[in-house]
Amino acid sequence: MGIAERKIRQREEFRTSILEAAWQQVISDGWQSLSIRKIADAIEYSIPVIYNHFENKEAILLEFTKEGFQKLADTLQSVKAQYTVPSEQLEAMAHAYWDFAFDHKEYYQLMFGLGIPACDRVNEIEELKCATSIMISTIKAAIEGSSHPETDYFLKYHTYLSILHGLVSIQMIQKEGKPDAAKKMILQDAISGFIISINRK
Amino acid sequence: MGIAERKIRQREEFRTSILEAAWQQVISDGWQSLSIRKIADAIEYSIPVIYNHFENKEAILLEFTKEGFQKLADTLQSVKAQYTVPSEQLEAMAHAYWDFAFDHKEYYQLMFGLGIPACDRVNEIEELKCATSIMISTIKAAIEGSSHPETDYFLKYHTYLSILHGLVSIQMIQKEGKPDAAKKMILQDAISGFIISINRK
DNA sequence: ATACTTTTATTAACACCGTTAACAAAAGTA
DNA sequence: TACTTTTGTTAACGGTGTTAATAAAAGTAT
Repeated sequence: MGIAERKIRQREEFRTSILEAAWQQVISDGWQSLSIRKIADAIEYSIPVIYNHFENKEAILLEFTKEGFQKLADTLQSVKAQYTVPSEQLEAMAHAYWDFAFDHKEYYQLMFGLGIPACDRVNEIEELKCATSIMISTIKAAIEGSSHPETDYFLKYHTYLSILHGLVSIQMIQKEGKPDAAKKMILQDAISGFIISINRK
Repeated sequence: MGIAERKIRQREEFRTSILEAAWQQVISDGWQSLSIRKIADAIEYSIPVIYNHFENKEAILLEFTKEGFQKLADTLQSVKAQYTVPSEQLEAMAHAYWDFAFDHKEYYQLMFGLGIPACDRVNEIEELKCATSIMISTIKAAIEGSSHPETDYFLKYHTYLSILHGLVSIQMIQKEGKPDAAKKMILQDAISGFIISINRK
């Protein structure tokens, strides 16, 4: 009897219809405004049915997070396959990573826990400029004292800040509390490379 | 008459008592669970009084964000002052940045919009390992083909990913939509530096 | 076809949340 | 003392995630 199979199939269809409605929501209004109630409304069912398919709201978001990592992995894999020299692969993968992040912004934000509502106006914060100027002035000085004083200091500032922020936030996502001293070697490695890239081109 | 002065002073005290109660909340349960109602409960006043001092909840969080950037700026400034050579300053500031982030995790998360509740279990995601292994294998290959095959590939992987994530998330915080081609030069710069650091030590 | 069981869906509620209008009380001013 | 302004409260609106109790539908056995 195909009843059991049909039931499983229908369950699966229902599940994906929930995810589709949810994703529609995420795309149009961002993951912040995703709500179980709106999903229920979109699929024209009552609220509790959603809990027959997902333990809670977090489980739905987690589903997209997984999807995101899978998509990223696929992208990286296919880009990598187009080159043979490892350093070329790394470069191409870096660009692919960048493109993925901005072409699938919603995925990326979910994957890396980005985007507190309160902080979308971070650019307007005066205190930010204060911290920025300290870093920029130092980098400027470093460049002027190097063998390539024509280097774009603003570019180097962004690189510097990005390395720092990347190191910190990746570490913060992965671990609770302050990471051990060994982890700080990553910082040392990245910063050394950065400083070398300024001093000798 | 000192009445006006006292009123201003009392207003200011009230304001800081709100912020203190809020911060207590943030420290003990994270900024996600900060609520106007709990603040009101903590200061033993009714809910609407808070709106006499802050436009909304976001304004309270923004206050801490500003505080965070100010603290970071102060830290960087004082660390910078301890050195004279720019490259040494940059290195010391990098370590200070790292320490600040983990010593004031709540501030840092607010400042850079980190921490979606759904994504604290990102490590358990199987799909993540898939993407990870692709990057690691490439870096491994690059290292093996370099003049320093003994280099720690795991360290280099973290550096690689951190640079990428840092670039992306900083860019995402600052701008809407996909950044222009000029911004991608930052990526090119950082990745070139990274690859050079692998090829010749 | 009827009686029973299991699955599925619904209603209604609980306990929260941010925000605000209407109103009462206190404080300051004339 | 009478009036005005400031300050605080109650109660509500509309929203959230989640769940217990219950009704309806679907499948299974006799």
